Formats: sequence, structure tokens, C-alpha cells
Amino acid sequence: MDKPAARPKRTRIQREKRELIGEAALEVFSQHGFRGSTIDQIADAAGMSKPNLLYYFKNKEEIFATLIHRLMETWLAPLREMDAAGDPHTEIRSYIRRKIEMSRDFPRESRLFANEILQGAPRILPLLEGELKELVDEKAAIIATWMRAGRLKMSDPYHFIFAIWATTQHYADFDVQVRAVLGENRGGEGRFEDAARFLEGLFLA
Amino acid sequence: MDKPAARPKRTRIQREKRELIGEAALEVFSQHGFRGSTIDQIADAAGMSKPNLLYYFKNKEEIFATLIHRLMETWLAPLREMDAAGDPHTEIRSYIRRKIEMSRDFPRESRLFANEILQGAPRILPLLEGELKELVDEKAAIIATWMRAGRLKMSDPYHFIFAIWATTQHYADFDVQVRAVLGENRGGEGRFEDAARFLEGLFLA
DNA sequence: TTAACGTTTGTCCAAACGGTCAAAAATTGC
DNA sequence: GCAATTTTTGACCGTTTGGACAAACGTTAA
Repeated sequence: MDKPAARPKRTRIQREKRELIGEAALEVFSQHGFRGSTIDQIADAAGMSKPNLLYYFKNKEEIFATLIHRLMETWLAPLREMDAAGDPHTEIRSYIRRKIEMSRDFPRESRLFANEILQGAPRILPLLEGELKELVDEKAAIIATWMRAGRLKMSDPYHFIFAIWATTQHYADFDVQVRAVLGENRGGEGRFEDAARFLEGLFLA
Repeated sequence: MDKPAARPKRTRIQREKRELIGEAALEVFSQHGFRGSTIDQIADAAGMSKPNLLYYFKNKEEIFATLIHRLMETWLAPLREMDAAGDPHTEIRSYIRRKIEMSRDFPRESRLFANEILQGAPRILPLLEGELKELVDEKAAIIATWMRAGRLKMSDPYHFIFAIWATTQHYADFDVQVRAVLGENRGGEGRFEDAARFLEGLFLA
């Protein structure tokens, strides 16, 4: 078994700077992808020189890996909260709400994640096959129970979850397209609220 | 007004080679994105030398632009076919079918497109605001008519279309994740058929 | 045969990029 | 105040990359 690579003790400055770099890297990576981003761009965005940045992260890969692994937790949190003991409609509704809010408030994170998956998830495939699959298996089972009990319209719980992911994240990942199509009038901030209402209707018919 | 840049007359070899390069470029670009792909990779995939490739396309940008513009037509075709005179349920069902089939049969095209949008659609934004918006406006109006006539469940026609896009394309763009979650048993080719059935149920409830 | 034209390649270049290093500057602990 | 340690930087290096170019090769038709 691998030890979890004893976390190096860090100074206050190190913690702060790594945080600052993470924020800058999120901005840059989410806009240009891994290969499209340069260390210089990230260093600029973080207000420091390239060698200085490389004092805190040993290379570009490590910045990206740190970012995306931290992101996975945030990303799965809403699904984790889905409670077997709760009311099905309420649970699904608030899951959709939370996911739409994440698309509205953290579009960069969503795009970073989408980018990684699009490229074949080279860095997080094990997490998808392990942690994510287990979580989805668990929640799909709950949803299946709800459906069998007649408390939710019958359908395939896995594809049900996929559909919620796809539709909610669409508003972050394909934001440009959504705004282009909605145009001036309806493309404002209200689009997230409209989307949320539409999706509740769709999934809780 | 701009003239449409009088198309240069091409020899048979030029047409064939440009086609060959397009196919190779689709393979490479859809896997690594624009910045992540090199002209050398594309040339290799097309079985020719880099200078040879650059004899047919003046630079990397032109290869990509040609690809994505050609792609747009294919991509919008299914929506174009939606017929106001047809039966609403039949029309929607076959639209979903066609879109799922495209995800299954042309995942590279889907990913290339997703990549472009994710980066902010730098090369096709005008098309999204023009041609695409017009098409969607037209079809959303048809759907709205169907809804008002009680022939389709009432909802927001724009978000209805977005949801179909998001869910169907999800099976191409997030394929790795879908397969990771479904696992060995259900992750086989049958997943597209399962998805199609699920989505018909979802959208035509 | 040869001139004209289309195609292919080896070689080369400048810029961009990821990353190193040693030395300077700032901070911390005593 | 001073030594030890941490942080920051300018200069530098090797590699990759997009692209240019001229020369060679092939094809066609008078």
C-alpha cells in the first residue's frame, strides 16, 4: 500500500502563495485548457515571476493536478447530500438547484472539469472509476427505491443522474452558446433562474 | 459587403489531400484540442510530411477553421429537419434519436465542437449569434405553438432545446465518465440505446 | 524533348515554452 | 543585531513548435 505521501509542513506564506497560485491557475486553465496555458500566464495572473511560482509548485502538471483533485470534492458535494430519508421531490429539487447554482457561481471550475473529461480524464480516471462510481451507485440505488415505491416517476436512475449533470453543467460549459442563442433580452442573469425552473419541471414532472 | 472570397479552383489531388488532412486533423484536434495538437501530429496521422501538409493548408488555424465550419452544417442538420407540419411527439422523438446517433457515430465531431465552445467559441461566435440563433428562434417558435395547442407538455422551448442538446451530447463529450460510472456491465454499446429510451421518456412524458 | 506546372521533402529559423540555477533580497528566530 | 532560513528574481538552457524556403521530384502536354 502507498502511504498518502506525508504532507510537507508549510509556512504561512507558502500556504497563502499556493492558494493565490491556485486561483490564478484556475482562471487561466479554465480558459485555455492545460496545453493552451503557459506557466508565464499563470505567474502573471498571480502577480509573480515564473521562477517564483516554480518555487511553490514543482511544475505545471502539479499545479493542474492539485487544482483538479481539490475540485473533485467540491464537485461531488451536492450529490453526497442527497438523503435517502428525505422527500424524493425535495431532494431532487434541491440537488438541481445546487448544481445550477454551481454553474452560475463557479463556471471556471465546471469548465476545468469538462476540459479534463473531454481529453479522456487522463489525471482523474481512477477517481471516476472508484470514488465517483461508488457514490453514483449508492445514490442511484436510493433513487431506484424511490421509483419502485411510486414516489418518483419510473426511469433509469443512472441516466437520470447523467441527465441532471448534463443539463445543469451545460449552463456553465456552453455558456457562450446559451447567451448567443438567448440574445440580449433573455441572456441576462435571469437565465439561471429560468433554467432552474425549467429543469425542476422536466425532472419532477 | 464582403465577397465570399472566391473559392480557389482545386485539382483532384488537392481535393483528396485536403479531405485526408481533414480526417487526420479531426482525429488529433478532438483528442488534444487546438493548442494541444501539433502540425506534425496531424501530418503523421495523414501520412505526409509537415511541409507537404502546409502546401494544402496555409497554417494550423486554417485547418481548424475549415474543420469546424464544415462541422457546423452537419451539426445543425437534425434540428433543421424538425417539421412544423409533423406530429410533435414524432418530431421530438426523432430529433432525440438523431442526436444520440450522432453522439454514438461521430463523437470526435461532438468533442471538437464542445472544445471550441468551452474556450469561448473564438472562431464561431458570429455563427452562433447569427445562423444558430435564427434556427433556434424558428424551431422554438414551432415548439411553442405545439405547446400552446396542448400537443406537447408546456415548458420553455429554448431551455427545452438546450436540454436536448446537453443530454444527448453528454454521451459523446463525457463518454469516459459515463463508461466509468456504468462500469463493465452496462457500459457497453447498449448504453446509447438505453440513453435514447430514457431521454424519450424524459422529454415526452 | 522540353517547358510548364503541380507536388513533395530536407533543412532551416525564430519564437515560445518548461524548467534550472545561482545569487540577491527579505524574513524569521535567537 | 545577526545568523539562518525562506523567498524572489534575472539570466540562462534545451526542446518543441509553427512556419518558410528552395531544391527536387513527378506529371502532363506540345
